[in-house]
Amino acid sequence: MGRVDRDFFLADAVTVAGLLPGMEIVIGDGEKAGRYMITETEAYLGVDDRACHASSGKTKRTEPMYLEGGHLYIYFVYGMHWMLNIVTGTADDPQAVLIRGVSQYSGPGRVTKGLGIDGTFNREDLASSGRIWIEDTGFRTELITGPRVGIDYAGEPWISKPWRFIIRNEKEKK
DNA sequence: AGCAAGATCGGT
DNA sequence: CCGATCTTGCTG
Repeated sequence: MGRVDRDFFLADAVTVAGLLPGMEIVIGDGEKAGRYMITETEAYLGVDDRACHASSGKTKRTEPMYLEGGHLYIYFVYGMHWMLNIVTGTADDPQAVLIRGVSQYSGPGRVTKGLGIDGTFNREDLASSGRIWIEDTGFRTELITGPRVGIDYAGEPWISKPWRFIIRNEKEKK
């Protein structure tokens, strides 16, 4: 209960992605300060996972994924959307969990827009940051799993891995 | 230096 | 289904 510490993020991405739904992202200060319950996540499992950016090696963009679990990996896609990812596992083991939805916002691009998250949050540490962290309120509910979205380029078997996790009640949302 | 594609979204 | 919009990473 309460603020989640470093240990939680040291597990692998699939484990963390399955535990995050129901927990809350807390924005400490600023215009968007508040609590947002996570409703949807996806796991990206490291160098072997062709859908994971780290599968093509360490680059300037993917470098934050090589930090210790608990740091944020933020990147910009399609010329307009910031993606919010939480790094998991130990240092130099590039895995991450994409936050695809919170209670008020569905879709990874809308989440960052809604919470005011941009490139300035890249590499932020959820275990020590004063402006963003995760809290476990004890809420637990049934999850729906399914294949990840928008990764057709990855090919099998990655394309079929059931590494998307959604709170059941949120399924009908788009 | 140039180019193709992207962990998306909203409108048609 | 298509266009917006721009960074990244690969090719040459």
